[in-house]
Amino acid sequence: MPKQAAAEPPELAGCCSALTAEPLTTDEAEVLSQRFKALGDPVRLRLLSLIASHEGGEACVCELTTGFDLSGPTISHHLRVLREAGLIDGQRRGTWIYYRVLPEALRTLSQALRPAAAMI
Amino acid sequence: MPKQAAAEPPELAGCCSALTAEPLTTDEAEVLSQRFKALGDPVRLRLLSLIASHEGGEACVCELTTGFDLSGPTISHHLRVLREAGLIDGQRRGTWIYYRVLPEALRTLSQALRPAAAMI
DNA sequence: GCGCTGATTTGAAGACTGTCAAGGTAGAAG
DNA sequence: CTTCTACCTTGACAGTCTTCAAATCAGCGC
Repeated sequence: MPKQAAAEPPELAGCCSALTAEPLTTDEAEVLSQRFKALGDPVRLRLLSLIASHEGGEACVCELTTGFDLSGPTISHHLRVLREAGLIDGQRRGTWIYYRVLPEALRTLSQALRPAAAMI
Repeated sequence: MPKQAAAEPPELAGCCSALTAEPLTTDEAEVLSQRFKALGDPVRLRLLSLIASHEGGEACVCELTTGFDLSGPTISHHLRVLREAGLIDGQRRGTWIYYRVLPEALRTLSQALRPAAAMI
């Protein structure tokens, strides 16, 4: 795993309630918006999608850099943002570092956006 | 409805597939990331939550500005970002402007983040 | 018409973000 | 130990975003 000083995945505040059911608290909004912000870049979304849909649920960085017209450091930067948002996790195996998505985090976001039953 | 030049809600590219099932195309990532970026700010998330959870499914701007330590123009700016992302819609009734969420847009995002069945 | 209230637009300042080149680390192989 | 590959970090720059004050627009009532 990369060295990387701080960057614990943030707590899942109020994990299961929908955004649409009742107003978010300031703290909940802070945590959720940090994750949505991480998804708010097309490169990061594609990276996440590539990792999630890759065979075995994980992908090596070398498999991610191809397919982007971006430098290695830039891909590395985006992976770090996804990691610090608690959306993915990296593991070193030999020379390569493999990333996988943390499904629980995706589920939390998906749930938060689920429209309230009364609204449909 | 506010004047506002361009800003049609963007097309729902590939509306129902999950991010985790197969890699996003560049275009899909562009559309989705624009919406996630709009959610990537705690103020906007709270605004969306306030509107969605408000009685009747809609809220007047005057009801939104209270509860934030922000100027009117700033709230207006965030509402515009949400509107241009296709997440909310505004309607003028007399002196007041009422905003409501577009549930379809939320559903699209929620679906995109739904973890693949095989992953759980 | 004039003024008042609610909401947006404009313009500007400061903070933040995406990107790359250059340099640094970690493990494997000679 | 030296070198090579894979990946990360640092430093810097251009572009974008958040915020506010000031000005503007839209409707209502006098």
